Amino acid sequence: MTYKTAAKGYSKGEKRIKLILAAAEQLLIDSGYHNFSMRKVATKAGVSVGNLQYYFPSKDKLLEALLDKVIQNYLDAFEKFRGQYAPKEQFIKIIKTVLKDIKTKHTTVFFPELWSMANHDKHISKIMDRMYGKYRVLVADVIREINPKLNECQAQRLSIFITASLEGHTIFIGYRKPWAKEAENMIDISLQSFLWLIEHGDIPAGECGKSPDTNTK
Amino acid sequence: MTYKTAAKGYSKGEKRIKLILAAAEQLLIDSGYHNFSMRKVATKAGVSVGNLQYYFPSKDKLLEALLDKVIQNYLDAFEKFRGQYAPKEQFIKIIKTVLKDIKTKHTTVFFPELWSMANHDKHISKIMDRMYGKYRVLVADVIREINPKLNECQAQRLSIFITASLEGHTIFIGYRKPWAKEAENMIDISLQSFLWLIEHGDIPAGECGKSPDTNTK
Amino acid sequence: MTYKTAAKGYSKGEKRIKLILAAAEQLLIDSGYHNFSMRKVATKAGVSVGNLQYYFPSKDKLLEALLDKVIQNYLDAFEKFRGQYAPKEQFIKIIKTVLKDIKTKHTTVFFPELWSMANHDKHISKIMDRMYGKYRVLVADVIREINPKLNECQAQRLSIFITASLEGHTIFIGYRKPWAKEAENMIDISLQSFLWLIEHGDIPAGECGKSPDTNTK
Amino acid sequence: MTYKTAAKGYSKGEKRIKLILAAAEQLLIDSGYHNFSMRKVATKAGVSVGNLQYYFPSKDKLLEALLDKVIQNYLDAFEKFRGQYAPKEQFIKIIKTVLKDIKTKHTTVFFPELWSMANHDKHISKIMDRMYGKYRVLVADVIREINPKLNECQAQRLSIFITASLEGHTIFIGYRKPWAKEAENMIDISLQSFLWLIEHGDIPAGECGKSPDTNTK
DNA sequence: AATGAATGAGCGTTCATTCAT
DNA sequence: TATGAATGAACGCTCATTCAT
Repeated sequence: MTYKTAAKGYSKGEKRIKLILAAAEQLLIDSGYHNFSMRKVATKAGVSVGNLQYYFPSKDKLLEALLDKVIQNYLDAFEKFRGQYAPKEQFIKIIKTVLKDIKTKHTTVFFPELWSMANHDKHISKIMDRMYGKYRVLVADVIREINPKLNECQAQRLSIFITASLEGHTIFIGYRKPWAKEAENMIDISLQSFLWLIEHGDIPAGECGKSPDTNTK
Repeated sequence: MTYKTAAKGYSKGEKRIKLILAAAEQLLIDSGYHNFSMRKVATKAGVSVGNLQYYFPSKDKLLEALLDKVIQNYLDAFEKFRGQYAPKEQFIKIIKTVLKDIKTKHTTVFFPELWSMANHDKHISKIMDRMYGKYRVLVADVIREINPKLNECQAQRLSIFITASLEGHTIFIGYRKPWAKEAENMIDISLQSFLWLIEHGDIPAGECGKSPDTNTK
Repeated sequence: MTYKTAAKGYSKGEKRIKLILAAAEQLLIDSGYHNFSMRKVATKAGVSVGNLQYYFPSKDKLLEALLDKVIQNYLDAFEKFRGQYAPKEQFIKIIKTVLKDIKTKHTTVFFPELWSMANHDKHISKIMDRMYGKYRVLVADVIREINPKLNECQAQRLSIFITASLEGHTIFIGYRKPWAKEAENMIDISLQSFLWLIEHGDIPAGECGKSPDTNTK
Repeated sequence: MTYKTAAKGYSKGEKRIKLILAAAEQLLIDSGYHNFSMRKVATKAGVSVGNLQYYFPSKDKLLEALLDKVIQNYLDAFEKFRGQYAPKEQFIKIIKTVLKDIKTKHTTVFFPELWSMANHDKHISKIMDRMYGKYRVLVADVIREINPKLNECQAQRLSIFITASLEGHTIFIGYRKPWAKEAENMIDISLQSFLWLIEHGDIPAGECGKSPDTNTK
């Protein structure tokens, strides 16, 4: 636990924490990390700076809690896909959901902030990678269900390619991005591409393994 | 020209401009826009703050000049691909080059900064879109040379998908990213995917057109 | 209330506000608005710049609070003249008091600062005009008591002439001004002039009305 | 000679000096001394800062030259009144001219700047007093021509009162001031007041003499 | 648990001035 | 003469953080 938590039940403290995190999230999305300050969060939350710092003793701690919360939301969304439908339908549903989510202001703005912060902060880099790890495993699982001939490493490689491709669309078809109108067509093309790869692609099968952690703060 | 240029006979000024831009670039890459300040640029360049502001009268102007310069380098690199080889080979060369470039520290860090800044600054958004526009047209041209049956809109759609997919890899196989070792495999998978789409994909053919400019500062 | 006020139970804050305003007033009188800076006020008050800006979040707000305070002092002084003596004696007392006040360093320096600031700042212009308005009405009231045959507009006109004449002496008989020694004689001449005008002058009687507000920032 | 002068005839240098002084005057009137900077003068004059500083090596020198020039214009205007008409008409003409001049933007703004600067700068105080000295002597001369029974000191005292009264009107009936519409009535009242004082006033006749110079920088 | 108060550092920017060319 | 180049100080302001209450 890296930041203050209140006793169980919806105590006053927990409400404040939620209030603060909501304000912080709004500010981050609206103005970017570059304009993210304790004062602005406090003002937006209608709380004094002193009180904000009682719950989140430093800016880093607040940011960390915020990212944890936001990322957890995405992870929860991933979980909902598990085992609901036939593998192929499930896969299609994931792709469609992700590409549609990308179009929301929240996602369009949040992820580039996350990516840039991760490049300069080891801790953020770690929680980001953890999130993408779970996401990737989910996709890899579905892939192997669609085509059980693929070994684990092949599925993982496909999963990396697929998730990377999807993330990349953020900057082209996201909220107020120049090709936002092409989102449906991108779903179409993506699905063709990904399903063909899964079913007929010649995926490298050699051993796989994550790189050692080499990031520095 | 949006920033001071040296008068002729005063080559000292031109040198300083280069010196400053190099320091600024270094700082942006090393520390992110969040830590990008006039003072730090001046210190890194070994120049007084006053002198820095003599050449770049505002932080915005400096940033603009820096992005112009960096982006121009990428545009110049794109140009070198034009018409050098047979279409398919050219395409392969582009994909390989881009995915290898992504692995450099410079590219891995610069683009996420650009993406996040573009979400909060209309002007940056514009120069970014202009850059990607030229990139996309280049790729679309090669695509139509590979498969002349595709109409302009189909080529454009494929180009959007391909460039988006490539950009997305930045955060997974880039410099010190967890899957950096998988870069070669991603080249392999990407090429299979993209070439199959170009040659056998069922690409939506309806009319296309860029979204109106809806970004706000 | 345009600037921070101390919450109850925190009288420390009120003391600081007074301390700061006193330092600010001193600085304005000693050095002029031209040399009036937040840093200098903070230093003079023995307070950190950050703390000064905690109470007065901008230079404008500080200046406004300062002018409000100083002007209020003059307004309070005006009020003390009301109805204390017979009209003519009251008038004589006002003229004498004003012309003597003009000789203090504070008044000699403050008003020219105010006049010049008012020419470049609409807000200052407004609070200055409001002050002179009350002053003028006070004088006009006494004038009509001395000579009830004068209508309201005639009294107002006399009041404008008289108050203007008095203010003008600031630059000639004020603190360290070349004719400071002539102050008593100026009181003598002023009284003769003003009383003759009130009692025997042929004052234009046509309708009167303040000009519309045409000042611009 | 306190600032660079060029060889006689309208050499390039003299033109530049005039150009610079005109720009400086405009800036002072439009923005006040508070916003008066070498850079802004240079920009307004279309001249480099370096060149501006060649002609006026410091801000003080420029300001001094500017005040000298502007004040000289007023002195020249005073001279034109001398001996043109019968004494009383001459006096009336002076009052009318001064009160009308007060209504121009230039005069309304310039003099309060001058008064406030004079309070903080001994040198400015001196040149201002010199100007008012000549003005006062002119008025005193006319007064004695109207009523030769007055001795020199009485005329001087009247002159102080009259000139002070006129100057005071700047802040009430000047350019964009609230009582600008009452200017004609103020001329009427002033003339009655002043002429009655000259012809029938009981003016203190004791010895007179300017105060010693006590101003400090 | 919550706020007011206070600090000190850093920010982008403007400026008067100096100097080489 | 005239400009470009460069400095260092000061400006108003925002900020993360600390502390007393």
